[in-house]
Amino acid sequence: MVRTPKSDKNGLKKGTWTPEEDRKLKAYINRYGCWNWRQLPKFAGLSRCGKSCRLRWMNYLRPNIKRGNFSKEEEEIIINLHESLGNRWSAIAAQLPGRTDNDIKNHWHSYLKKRSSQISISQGKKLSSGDCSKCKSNRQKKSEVKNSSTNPSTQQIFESYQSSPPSLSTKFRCLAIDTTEGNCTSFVSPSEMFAETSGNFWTEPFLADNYDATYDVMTPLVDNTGFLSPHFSTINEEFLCSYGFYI
DNA sequence: AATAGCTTCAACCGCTTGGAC
DNA sequence: TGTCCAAGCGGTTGAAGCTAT
Repeated sequence: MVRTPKSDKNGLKKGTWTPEEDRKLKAYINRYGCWNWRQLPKFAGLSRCGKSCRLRWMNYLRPNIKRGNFSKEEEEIIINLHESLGNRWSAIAAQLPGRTDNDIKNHWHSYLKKRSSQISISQGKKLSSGDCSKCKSNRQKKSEVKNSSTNPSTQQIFESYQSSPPSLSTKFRCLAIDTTEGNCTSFVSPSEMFAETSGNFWTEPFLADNYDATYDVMTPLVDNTGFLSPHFSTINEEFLCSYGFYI
């Protein structure tokens, strides 16, 4: 049920994740957070594209991921939400803590779709909004759903869906993981923290922190866990914590 | 026991969105 | 206003596992 490992033209690994890769990614994110998916694999010592790392984290490694069979209640929720939201898997997943959009999507296509259509046939229903959704562009669907205030249940779902914290700039977003609670929290990024004190945080990595004046050499960029440290990792722990970073 | 067809699900791909410049 | 880029999303694919014959 997995893809055979292979590499793309850039030498980036594709296919199944090995336990070792999982361990590296998990340990790195627990330590430094997801400060930039594209850069992250390089620092974590992974030959993967950032997209692949993000997907692996979101769908498999993230804390509190619920695995295994869906309960009857969960299936009912999915069917009901699919009726009102269509194939908006991430919105549906937001109502099912611990379940990923990929998980729900797979479960829908392998089981619930049939069950849902059987119910529709037995109830003499027309095609659900989800079935019709292929006729419309995503943008259309989103604006329609946003504007739909006639259906109370749908509105309620969207109020909840949209009540997530306002996102920071994607460029400056930093995600840290509370390993005790398994929560993901957005924080102000290191680049914002140091905007006033140094030059370009991202384009001048390591220079200050890894320069060892005693020996006039650059110290290794690998920390004691074997990771390539991002610039901010070597900064005083207390200082980072005061900005909300988890160490 | 062999194998063809089906199911499941991890992972990839391409498109969209939204913020920065 | 337009362009670029990172992140997010949904559709699709590939291959192992399962089941029927």
